[in-house]
Amino acid sequence: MDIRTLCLGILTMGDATGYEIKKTFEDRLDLIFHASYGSIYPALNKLTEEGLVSCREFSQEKRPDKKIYSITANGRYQFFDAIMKKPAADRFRSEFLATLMFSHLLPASAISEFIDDRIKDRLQKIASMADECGSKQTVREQFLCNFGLTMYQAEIDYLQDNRHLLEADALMGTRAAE
Amino acid sequence: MDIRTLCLGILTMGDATGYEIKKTFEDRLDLIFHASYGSIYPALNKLTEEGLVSCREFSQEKRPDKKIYSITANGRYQFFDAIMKKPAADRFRSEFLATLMFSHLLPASAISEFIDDRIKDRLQKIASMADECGSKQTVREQFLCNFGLTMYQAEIDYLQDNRHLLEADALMGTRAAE
DNA sequence: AATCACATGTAAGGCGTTACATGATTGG
DNA sequence: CCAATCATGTAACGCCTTACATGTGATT
Repeated sequence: MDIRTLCLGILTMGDATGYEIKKTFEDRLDLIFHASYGSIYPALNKLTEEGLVSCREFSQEKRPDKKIYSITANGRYQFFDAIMKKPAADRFRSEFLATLMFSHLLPASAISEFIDDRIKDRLQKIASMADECGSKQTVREQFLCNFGLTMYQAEIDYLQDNRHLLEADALMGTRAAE
Repeated sequence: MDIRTLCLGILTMGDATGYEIKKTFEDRLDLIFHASYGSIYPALNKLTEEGLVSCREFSQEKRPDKKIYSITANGRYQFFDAIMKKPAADRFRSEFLATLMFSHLLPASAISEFIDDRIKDRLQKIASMADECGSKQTVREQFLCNFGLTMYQAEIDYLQDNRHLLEADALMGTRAAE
């Protein structure tokens, strides 16, 4: 599933401009996908060529023409096909965890600081999401939002309960090196 | 942090060939990073050019020459610099969750099936990791392994506790469409 | 005075995968 | 007999980001 396909999916929820699609990625899909204009606009052009979306143009004064995209019957069909396939595995990459894997090279203070920062970051995300979750318009979005909250909280709990293992290990390393 | 840097990190744990580095990615970093030969071998060549690793060649009969890489002092210094920087945000992408976000287009049976499959997959991962976690050699690796276990379990719990919301919503959609 | 919201796009480049190319040895 | 392990590498391509290019109007 690429961004081209996701754009198609977003258009199943209603017509939109490229600009609005970008916002939808930010507001509704931020937890699971990201997309920049540099991938959205070319994707929409390609989808138009392929007849999966159609485009109406509205000329505006003092702004670029606004192009409102709609998904076509064929587009709906193709998107349905895409999501009926078994979803590919998640792609996950974490510099934070990678750093901890090499923490034998770090001073104990740095390890503690990274973990503190991580917990702060997660707490902050939880704080800003907690409000949003309630006001999501669809059950699906609420489900995803609460999924995110749950995972962030699980991470905080794990870090708080187990950080001492890493920190103790780092201090032993320090002593051994003396 | 790119794969080039990670190769450097792996070499801080001991000399290795490109082949062995690939295995290290699979055995020890699978949860947080992936790398193919197509990125590892060019990375090692580049690191060699830059003087961050050195390379001894051993000719073997009936096999390509084995190249054993070692990190240099300069390499260690550069890697230290890399991990002392504030880690960049995680990159996460989930087709599974994306599919659920568009589940208004799916029959309720498909939603249930996807969730069942996901839970099965997570259970399987937990099963195969549970043994491994205990036998990891460093505290850091154990920490990461248990982190993975915890997150997978949190996901299973969330899905089991909340799937009915999504499934009920899907059935309502079916009825509304009739 | 500055920043955000609106609105579209391109070009260059980064980063990485997949598939290809080659081939012996060992274990099930 | 087939798959896995050992061992290196390249070429083509995919996918996406960043930075650039342009500009108005409203809000702070």
